[in-house]
Amino acid sequence: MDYRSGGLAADLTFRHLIHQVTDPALPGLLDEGPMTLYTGFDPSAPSLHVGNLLQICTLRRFQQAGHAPIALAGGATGMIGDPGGKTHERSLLSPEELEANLSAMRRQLSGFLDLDDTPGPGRACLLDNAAWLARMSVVDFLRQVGKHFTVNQMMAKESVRSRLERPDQGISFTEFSYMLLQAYDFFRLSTDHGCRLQVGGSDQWGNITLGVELIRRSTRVEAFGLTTPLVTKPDGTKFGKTESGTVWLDGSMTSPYRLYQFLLQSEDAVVGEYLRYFTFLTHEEIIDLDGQTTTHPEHRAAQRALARAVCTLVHGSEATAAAERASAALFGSEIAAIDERTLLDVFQGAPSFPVPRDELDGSGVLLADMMVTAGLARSKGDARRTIAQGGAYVNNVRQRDGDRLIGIGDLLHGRYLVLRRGRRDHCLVRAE
RNA sequence: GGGUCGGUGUCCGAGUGGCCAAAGGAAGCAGGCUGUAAACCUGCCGGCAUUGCCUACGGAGGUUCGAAUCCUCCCCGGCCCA
Repeated sequence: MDYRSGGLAADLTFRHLIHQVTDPALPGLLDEGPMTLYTGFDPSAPSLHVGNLLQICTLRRFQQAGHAPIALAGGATGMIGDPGGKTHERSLLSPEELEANLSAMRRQLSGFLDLDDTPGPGRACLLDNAAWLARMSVVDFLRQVGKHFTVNQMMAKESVRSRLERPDQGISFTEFSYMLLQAYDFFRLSTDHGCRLQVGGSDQWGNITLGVELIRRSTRVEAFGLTTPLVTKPDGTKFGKTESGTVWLDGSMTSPYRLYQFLLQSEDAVVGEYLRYFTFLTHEEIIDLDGQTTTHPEHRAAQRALARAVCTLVHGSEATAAAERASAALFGSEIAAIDERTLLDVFQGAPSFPVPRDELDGSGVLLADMMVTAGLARSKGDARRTIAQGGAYVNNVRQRDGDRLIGIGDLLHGRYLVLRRGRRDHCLVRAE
């Protein structure tokens, strides 16, 4: 593999994936032999999302380099909440929900990693920290973990301090303890599976170093930590959140088309980073795409490559090809000119919804109402506003009449209607 | 348990009896310019309806012609004391 010819350390460096390391010698060790490492994932949602993609890809890089990555589901800690996060209170998941989320996570991760039951060189596995945390007694916890740390050092952690500095909010003891639970996870993985490295986002630094400390103090084993940069958009906001919500990896929650569009719309300023983080393209390919962004930004070659690569990784090449066809059609030629077969194909992955045919008979349906049902407007007032401002299109023709009625005559091929809001939100209406 | 400060629209944050659907900022949405980019400019930004109505300022009551604003009780949070 060409991009690994320089070794994993060189690849990680090229991809700007190393933000902080607990020991400058760590990158060198990575090229010396298989190492067991882990990254934690929160199982509180029914699917992983693009925000998890960086860690997932990173684990995959380790596995491809012959290391033994462990994906650790926080079945126990997920119910507590990292104080660094914004969510103040997490709802406790029922065992059934947790079970469902875990199996979804296993399914999704298996698309990126070759999952096995136990970690080993070149083999990945998924574990759940509930396996040891759920059964642990408070006394054991305090003896084995608590006594190794002072409250002083815990309070100095950024995640805690930021909460303490807010005059309007405190931090519960439960949340405060989160870092100790995570440290214990690392400790257990170290003793049970020989795990020597924890990888995480830069916001995990404090938690990771605590785990390294715990392992060193209680077993004298040297463990390491490595953080990846926080993926942000140039304006500093979180990656993976859009106005319409989280971008999930589950195709039924976020369609391949949406994922493709989400990536395609990446800004010039960050697309190079995203290519490094989220794709397995070679260094040469990435450098070439960087160049194209500089010389011909309007072609968006890098964005296209990014969208194709990630979408393929997540949903496969067939779904990606469909998403590309849909994108080309919706943002290209005249909708009315598209034949029925293509139209249906285009909306295979894009949003669509049915409408009873008889509703369109007679006077028809108010466009504003239809936009609301299609999910293109939050309320009728919002729809009216959008129409008034020139942001509503029927079959790619701008509509300015707030009282516009949609009838049989507007249907394409006697059956379809393409609604559009703004520049890029489409929806297919099917009369049935 | 006591004292004290606070809980406002997606978020931050003004507002202390009528002129408040509530200043300002951010986010978001639409339009213009572009390249399905950024920046910038303009408009919008609780809901429903053509003047208007409804729902909203932690919750429940109350005072008043009229309350986000005053009173009572309750819930939640910060800080200090026990």
